[in-house]
Amino acid sequence: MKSETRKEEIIKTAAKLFKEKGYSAVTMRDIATAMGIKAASLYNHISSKQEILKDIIISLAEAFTEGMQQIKSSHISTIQKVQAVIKLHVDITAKNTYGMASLNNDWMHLEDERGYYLALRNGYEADFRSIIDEGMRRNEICNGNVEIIIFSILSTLRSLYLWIPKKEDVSPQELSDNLSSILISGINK
Amino acid sequence: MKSETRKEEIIKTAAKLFKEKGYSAVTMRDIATAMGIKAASLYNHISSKQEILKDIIISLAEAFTEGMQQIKSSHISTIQKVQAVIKLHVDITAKNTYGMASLNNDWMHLEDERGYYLALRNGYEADFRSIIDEGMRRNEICNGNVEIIIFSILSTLRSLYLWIPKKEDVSPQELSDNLSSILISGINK
DNA sequence: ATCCCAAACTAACAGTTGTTAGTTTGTAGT
DNA sequence: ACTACAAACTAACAACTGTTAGTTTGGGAT
Repeated sequence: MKSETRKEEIIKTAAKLFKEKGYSAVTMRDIATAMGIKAASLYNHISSKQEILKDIIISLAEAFTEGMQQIKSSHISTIQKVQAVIKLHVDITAKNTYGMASLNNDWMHLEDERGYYLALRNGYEADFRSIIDEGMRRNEICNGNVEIIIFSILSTLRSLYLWIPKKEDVSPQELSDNLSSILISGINK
Repeated sequence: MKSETRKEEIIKTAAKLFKEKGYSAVTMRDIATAMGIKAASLYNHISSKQEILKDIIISLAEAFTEGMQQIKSSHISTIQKVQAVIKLHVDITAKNTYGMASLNNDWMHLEDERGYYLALRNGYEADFRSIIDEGMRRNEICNGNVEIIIFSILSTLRSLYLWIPKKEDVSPQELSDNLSSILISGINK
């Protein structure tokens, strides 16, 4: 294959801008200027603005789905599975905080792949739910409102892309451990 | 005063569209069409697209700031203060899920008032932090990582605008109680 | 030296954007 | 019947949008 480097640079630059202003507010001229070239030159490497968004979002969504499959099929306790999900989010997000902004905020601007993205997302949430469900059945975790538990944990994990860049001194491992502690045990004495 | 009704209708309609696609992707023609009129007619009631965004965001940000002042000055335990903050978010969000989307996702598109918004937001976060700090000093809550605790709770509360519309059968009181339980005690057995 | 080709460029397009100016409409109060 | 006015309209604008076509550039392999 040829050098994909330039295309990856464009996607990386675009992701950075998408995080700051959102997909719709970023123009091809914005992306080009940030790279020190003209907008038309971008089309030597990518086919459309839409393709940039697709590349950012779908690769991340698939990474989450793969990670979840791994966790689902492993024979560990519910608490350990929840910890693994937390670590999955921390690790993926730490590697690509810019892209995670698009995944969270710009997926609705996907054209051809919106359905595919939503299928991945729904599958992921269903898998996470079945982990929590099973934990309650086996009496491994408290018997609270499943929907609210899932919402609470996933909300925190989905916001990591905003928090991690502000605290670069915290290692992923340390962050995962701290998060697990708070999400699992709360802030009670 | 004259009938502000029409202006409020525009803002409400706009907020709904802003939630679906974001401020930048919504055009004045989109808003007008949703109201069954032409784009130019909107300007009989509002002065600019920017003013719509400002009206949505600033009123909400000020409501949060006022609520926090109330909580700060009340003489209750740390746990009760955290519960009050949770209730504040649930109540404001339940009344205006559309506007909360703009508050969370479109504040960076504020022009003149971005600084004012950020000041309100930073003040709010500082106040919440001082509640948690004091709770730890007084040994009312666990001695974990303050930053991560704040991040975790606020992430969940800021995502409420996505969750509440999907579960309209849950009353604000019930939601507040359930959330308090999970955020304070975790999911442990 | 010549060729090749990735990667930049200029120029232009058709459509969309927020917004303004000026005009018409319908209704409520006199 | 007349007036006043809120609130809609049509028409147009200048700027900006994503994208295409065709051209130039400069360095590596032959």
